Amino acid sequence: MSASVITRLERMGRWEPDARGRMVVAAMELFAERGFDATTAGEIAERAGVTERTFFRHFPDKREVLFDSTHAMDRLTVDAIAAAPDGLGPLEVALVGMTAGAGLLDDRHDHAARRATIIESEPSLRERELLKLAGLTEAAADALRRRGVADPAAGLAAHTAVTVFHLAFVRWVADDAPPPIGEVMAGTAAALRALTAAAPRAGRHA
Amino acid sequence: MSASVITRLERMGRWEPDARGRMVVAAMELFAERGFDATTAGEIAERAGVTERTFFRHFPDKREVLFDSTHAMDRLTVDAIAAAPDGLGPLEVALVGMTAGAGLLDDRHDHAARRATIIESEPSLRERELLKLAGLTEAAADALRRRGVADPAAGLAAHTAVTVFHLAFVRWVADDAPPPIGEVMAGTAAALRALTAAAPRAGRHA
DNA sequence: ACCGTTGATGTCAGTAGCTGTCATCGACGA
DNA sequence: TCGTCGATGACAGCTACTGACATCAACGGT
Repeated sequence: MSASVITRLERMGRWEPDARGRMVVAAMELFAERGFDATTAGEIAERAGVTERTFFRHFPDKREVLFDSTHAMDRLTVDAIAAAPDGLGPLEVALVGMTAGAGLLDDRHDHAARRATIIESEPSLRERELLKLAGLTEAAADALRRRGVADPAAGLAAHTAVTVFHLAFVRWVADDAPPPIGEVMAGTAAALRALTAAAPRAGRHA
Repeated sequence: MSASVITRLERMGRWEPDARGRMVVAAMELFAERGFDATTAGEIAERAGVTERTFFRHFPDKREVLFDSTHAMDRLTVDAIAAAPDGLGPLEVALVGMTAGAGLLDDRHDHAARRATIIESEPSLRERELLKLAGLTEAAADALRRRGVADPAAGLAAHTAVTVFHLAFVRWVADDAPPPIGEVMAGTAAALRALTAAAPRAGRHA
C-alpha cells in the first residue's frame, strides 16, 4: 500500500526516512478526502507506514500535523524585524517583518490554498490557527521590544501587522492567479492607514 | 455535599433549578483549586449535583463552561454598532460598539480577573478565547457591513477595535483598582492612532 | 572484532473527553 | 385522566492522547 521507491539506497536507520514528512502528506490527503473528524490518527499513521504512537511522538495532537511549517514563518519574521533598517517607525518595522515572513508563501500558493480549505472546514482547526497567529504576534512584539520599541506600541504594532497579514492572506489565498502576497499586504496596510486617519473631527477628546 | 437552600419553594421541575449556573460555578472553583487538566468533567458535574452526561448536554466541550457569558458581550457590541450615530467613521463606530460591549465587565472585575488567571494557565483555554474573539470580530464586521461599510474597511475596523479591546483588557484586568475599561480602551486607541499616523515619510510608494 | 549507548520506533494497557441511545418521571395542556 | 414534552440519568462505545517497557540498527570507543 505504501510506495517505497527508497528502500535501500537512502536508508540510514532501521526505517524509511522522513516519517514526519510522510505523516504530514498523509494527513493532508486524508483530511481532504474524508474530512478532519472522519480521519483517525491511526489512519494517518497507517498511510505513513508507522504506528499511531509514533504519530503522537512527532505531533502533540492531531491538529498540529497541519501546522508543522508555521515555525519557519515565525523565525523569518522575527529575523526580518531584527534586521530592519533604522529610521522606520514601529509599525513600519513590524510590517516589513511580516511581509518578509509572508513571502515564504509565494512559492506555495497551491499548497496554502488546499491547507486553508481544510482549516476553514473545522472550527477546532481555525482555533489552532488563531493560536499560531497569536504566537507569531507575541514573537513579533518581542522582536520589536528588542529593538527598543516600548509598550504599548510594540504590542499594538505587532497586532496590527499580523492583522494586516491575516486579512491579506485571506484575499491572496482565494485568488486563482495571485500577485505576491506582499502587494496584497501593502494594499491592506494602506486601507488601514486611511481608516485610522479618518475623522478625528475637531478636538482630540471625547 | 450540595447546598440546596432552595428545595421546595423555587423548584419547578424534578431537579434543582439552574443546573447550568451551578456547573459554571463548580467549574471555576475546581479549575482554580486543582487546575484545568487535573479536573475531570465528571468532577464538575458531581459538584454541581448532576451527571457527566448532563454536563455535555449543556456545554459542547469542557472548555466551553468558561465562556458561557461571552454571548452577552457579542450581542451588546453588535447592537451598539447598529445604534451608533451617523457621521462617525467605521473605526469610530467599531470602537463605540466594542466599548459598549466591554462595559459589561466593569461590574465584574473580580470575576474577570479570576477567570483570566485560569485561562492564561492553559494554552487550550487561550485557544478558545481567541476563537471567541474571532467570533466577536466577525459579528462586529457584519454589523458594520449592515451599516453600509464596505470591505476591506469593515473587516479592518472590526479587527482593530477588537485588538484595542483585547490589549486594553489585559491591562485593565491586571489593575487592582482599575478605571472603567472604556478609559483604558480610549488610551489604547489613541496610542494606535499615533502609531499609524507616524512616519509616512516622503512619497507614498515603496 | 566487541560492546555499551543512543535514538527512533513498536507494543500494550489505561484514562478521559465526548456521543448515541434508551429509560425515567415531573410538569403541563387537552 | 392521559399523552406529550423536556430535562435528566444510565450505560455502552469510540477516539484522542499518555506512560512504561522492549527492540534493534547505527555509532563510537576499546
